[in-house]
Amino acid sequence: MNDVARAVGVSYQTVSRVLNEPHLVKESTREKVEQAIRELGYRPNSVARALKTARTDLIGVIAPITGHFGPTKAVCALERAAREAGKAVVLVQVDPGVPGAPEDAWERLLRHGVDGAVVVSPCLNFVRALRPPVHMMPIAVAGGEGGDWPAYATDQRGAAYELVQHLVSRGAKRVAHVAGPVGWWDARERERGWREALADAGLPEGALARGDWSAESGEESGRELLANAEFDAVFVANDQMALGVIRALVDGGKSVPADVLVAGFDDIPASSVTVPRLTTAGQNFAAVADACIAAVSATRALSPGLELLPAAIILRESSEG
Amino acid sequence: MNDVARAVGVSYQTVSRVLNEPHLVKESTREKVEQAIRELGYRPNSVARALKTARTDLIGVIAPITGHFGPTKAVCALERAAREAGKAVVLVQVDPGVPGAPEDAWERLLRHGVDGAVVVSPCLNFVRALRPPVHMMPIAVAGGEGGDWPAYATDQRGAAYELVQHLVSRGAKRVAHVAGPVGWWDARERERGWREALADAGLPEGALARGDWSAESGEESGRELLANAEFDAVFVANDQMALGVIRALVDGGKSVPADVLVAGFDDIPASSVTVPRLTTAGQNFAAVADACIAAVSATRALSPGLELLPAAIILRESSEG
DNA sequence: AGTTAGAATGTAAACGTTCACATTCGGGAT
DNA sequence: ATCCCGAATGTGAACGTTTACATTCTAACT
Repeated sequence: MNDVARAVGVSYQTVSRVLNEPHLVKESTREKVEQAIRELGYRPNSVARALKTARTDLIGVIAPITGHFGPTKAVCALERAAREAGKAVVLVQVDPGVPGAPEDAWERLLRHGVDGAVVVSPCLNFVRALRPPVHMMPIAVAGGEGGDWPAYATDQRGAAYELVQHLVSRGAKRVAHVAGPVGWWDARERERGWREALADAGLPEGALARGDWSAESGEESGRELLANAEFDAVFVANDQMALGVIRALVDGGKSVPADVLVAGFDDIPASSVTVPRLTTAGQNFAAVADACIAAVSATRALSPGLELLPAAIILRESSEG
Repeated sequence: MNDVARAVGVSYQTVSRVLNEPHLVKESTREKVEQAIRELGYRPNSVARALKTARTDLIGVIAPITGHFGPTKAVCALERAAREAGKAVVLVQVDPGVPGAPEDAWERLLRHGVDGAVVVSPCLNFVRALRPPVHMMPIAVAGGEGGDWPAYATDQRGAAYELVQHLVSRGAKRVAHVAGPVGWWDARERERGWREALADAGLPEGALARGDWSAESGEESGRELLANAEFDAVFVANDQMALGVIRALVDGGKSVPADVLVAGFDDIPASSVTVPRLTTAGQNFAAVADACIAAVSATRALSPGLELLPAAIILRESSEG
């Protein structure tokens, strides 16, 4: 910065002003300074700026290391939203199973001086486990309940409700469910939507199996249902498991959708071309991300509470019985 | 830091030493200082440290915003590798189609003072388009050719070769290919592997269709092949397109694998349960990420060149004709 | 006891900005 | 001509560390 100042013959402060408050500096001076900046290839050192202003324009993103569709998409969406807000994203993945890992994640973010953090929290107790140093920075939660912080998520219960309602409208009388693992917000909400839709439709409770989100666990759950239950439709908590269920049904001599209707959740890229094409729901990651970034960029802390954003229902062959 | 020093009755410098060169400070003093650090909840300010040392322990990751399986997995793997190396990752996604976006991405990373950068480069000219300020920091390339920088990638050509060889060993005489889009390194390598395997097996060139990695484009390509070519096997450049191809084949009255053998690439989570289960190859993202992080952490610049890491061949029903 | 090497600790300056305040410069009103 | 005000620019200090060097202490050697 001093080099630029010297080249033009002004003080370093004038250069600083050209960068931060251009309207305060005379036009002729400003142009000369800008010219010198270009010629000398000067780049403001944002580390030094951060030291003085205590703002880094960095936003921390803490995500579970699961590698599942939802969290991954959420991270990508958050990066885009942050970029559009002029911030950069520091990504820290956490294995919720490793003791101390959540604390370590916060530690890293705090040390790098992030201005705020977004927690991608598909696990129910993930936020709590993170035990963040209270109110040291603005925090928002994406895709789950937020405890003491503002949270934004897709209305998965509502989408599940609609999907089950759709299955029923296509003639299903006994709708089974393959749920996600206990302790996941997504799993619980989708399961609730299923229960509520059945109850509201005056249908009896359906059979329940539980997987771990993986395609293999879906296949396993499908076999389990076939062995133990009567059903003419299955609502599966995600697409990968849904494909596993379909596989089990086909192996069991059932045809989808002729004998059993199936609906999944997530709209993974493959689900539009599988045999059969999969009825599912797509989350609005972009809207969730925008809301989270806005929340952590806000000057004053936002009040806690969960705001739900609508999902997109996608009807395809697997439920067109 | 001063607070801690005052609490213990030493100078700030001693506190600094406890943190950076503990062996230089007497054990009794060190313990008292560490105690005070804990009690006061002191956290070293890495921004200030970065200002003085010109090292931020931040590594930039530039990835295309495509949302495809490969780049996404690569980013997750890079974060893990960086974390294990004591660094944090600043993620910047780039839309290669937007003019100026690559420059903007570099600009962001430079301003935040990252110590190095890894470019996830599945597009052939992505690295070149980035036009990085030459040698301003160590750079490595993940999943593609690196131009002037060290690059690490899965041996996709080799894996494709093996997959096609496998199809031939199962009796295929005419192996078609659905390739990825022009300009992608992955697409080119997989296509080359296919060509070379056919040539080495003494078989004629196969029919070629080209998709855009999406499942829908795979279905489209499958129909195209059915209409215009004779074949008894298809090697598809990724799993999503492979599922699309299978869909088209089934709709066209062909059975997989009875009439046509199919192999994909990527081992997406669903491919283990689809009907039929998909033969495919899995990339070694972890190894690529480790190599890249090691390269940008190295003190002296590594020589350019592409190092290939082996893929895992996964044989399943779709090729078991 | 005096000297000295080494260990342990302390002090001053610097990293590249921004903030708060001080100064200078023009020009219009008195 | 004098005064004063706003616009434009300059100066000093500070942000929280680390680096380089200076000092003090300890204990072992002559």
